Amino acid sequence: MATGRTHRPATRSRGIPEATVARLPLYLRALTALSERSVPTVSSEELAAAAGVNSAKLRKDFSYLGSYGTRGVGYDVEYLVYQISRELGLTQDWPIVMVGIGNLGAALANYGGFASRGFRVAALIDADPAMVGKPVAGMPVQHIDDLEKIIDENGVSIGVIATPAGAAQQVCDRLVTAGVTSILNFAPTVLSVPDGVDVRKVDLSIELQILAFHEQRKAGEEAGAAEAVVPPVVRGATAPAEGRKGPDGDMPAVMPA
Amino acid sequence: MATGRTHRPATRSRGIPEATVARLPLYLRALTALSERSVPTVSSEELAAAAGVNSAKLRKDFSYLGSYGTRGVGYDVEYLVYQISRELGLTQDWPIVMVGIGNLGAALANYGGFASRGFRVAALIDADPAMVGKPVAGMPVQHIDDLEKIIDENGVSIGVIATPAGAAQQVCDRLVTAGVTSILNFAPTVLSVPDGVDVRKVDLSIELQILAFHEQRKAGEEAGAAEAVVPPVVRGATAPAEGRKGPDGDMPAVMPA
DNA sequence: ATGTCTTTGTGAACGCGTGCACAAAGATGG
DNA sequence: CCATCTTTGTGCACGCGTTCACAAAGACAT
Repeated sequence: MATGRTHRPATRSRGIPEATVARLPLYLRALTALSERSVPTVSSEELAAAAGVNSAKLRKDFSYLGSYGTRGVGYDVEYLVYQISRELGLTQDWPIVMVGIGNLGAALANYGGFASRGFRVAALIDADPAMVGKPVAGMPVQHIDDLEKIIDENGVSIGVIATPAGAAQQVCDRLVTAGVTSILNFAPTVLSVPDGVDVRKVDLSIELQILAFHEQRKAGEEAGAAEAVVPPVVRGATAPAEGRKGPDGDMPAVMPA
Repeated sequence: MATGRTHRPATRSRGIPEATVARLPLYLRALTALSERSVPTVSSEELAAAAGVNSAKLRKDFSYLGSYGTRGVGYDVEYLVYQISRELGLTQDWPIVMVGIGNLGAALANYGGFASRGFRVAALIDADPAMVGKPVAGMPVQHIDDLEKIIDENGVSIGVIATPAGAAQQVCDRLVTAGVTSILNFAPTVLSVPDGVDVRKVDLSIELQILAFHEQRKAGEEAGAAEAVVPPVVRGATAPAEGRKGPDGDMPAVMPA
């Protein structure tokens, strides 16, 4: 998962577990594909396979929504698409603003993924005067000075931050003050927000680092606990006594830079 | 979190819980910032605040790595940076390939986030002949026909997929066959891979849908279980019998489009 | 040395999420 | 109408992750 939650910790939202909510979009995508192929019904087994999850988990997830589905038959595809869409709030459309139209922001704006289902880009916003007015994804970039007005006039409650890390918290504060209560953050920073505001983050480098960890582990166990791979730079400071009890071997007491 | 894991389920990797691994990059980032400000030591309380987590959790996370830290004082910033880097495998550098240099792929390639810490973009690859040879992020795009050769010659074990959904599984298969064992997937599809291959996914629209869910819930509870907010389209279809027991109200039986 | 004060490291309890396994429900055929 | 077969919905148990709360460890002053 390339995402991290920053949320009020234990709030089981109206009986639907957070883990289930996170999977609903997955089911919805699989169901939409089936719907386009005019498949009328689908079993939990088939749908689970398409969504890449366990069928028992899928059935339990659906049980939180209600008792849709017919024993001996399966689930009605169209009906389920609607139920999940409604549960996720996709039957209304959500105007969003995107702040920070650099490389990433522009790419996101051009990405069709939003508009398709329930989301509408109300405005693209940047702080650079040179960007203002330039069309991106068929829409002129607006200046951040107008942020509050734009949010207010369009009734925006969801904001996407794609600014550099340094500007993110400041932008976040302005969004929240202007009334935004959900934020998707692409900047590599921890945002702090008041209670009642949801933040989800997408962090490329974190994802890669997690992969690197597993990659290293795979390489390591295949080669036994091989020789010392990296003691390049020497550490001048006080040797950290002897008390270290790191799990693997013992620490090299050095920093590679 | 804008990420979802697709992983062998219960493999506690060498004693370090998966949840902890996912937080290490966060700690590392906070520590690096402290290091740049030449802060020598930091307490679990301070660091936890900077990383946006609970201090007890942070201490427990670090306890899996070993007993770094001095009671009454805190943690040595430089030392901890090194230990975490080593644990994550960032003391070596990882060549990666990125497949699919469209809007998103190009933006990712330009994003400095990789190179900075342990990752090196070995090649940008696309299937479109018109793209081949064009420089993106100071590097010529190569054709996908050379995928296997590139992976082999550079010893690549991590791949990033930024292709359209339709091409993703196919690209994934080729990557895996060529020897890649970790994949970061930006395409909105579920990838299936053999055991031993790690996949992490970053999915924009899923993140937005999760936000929409919470947004809807907030709006709903603030207005009591108010009047029907959105019955714009009329549903003509067959009322689905009576047996439905959805939690809220009762089902509308149809899809708004 | 001894005492005080700070902060770590962790035992223990709790809650959430997952998966098994099965009873109940309904379809289908005779 | 009954038997059989399929598939849902869920009770239950288990394991992971989080959090509390505190003892132990060390720094620091006297």
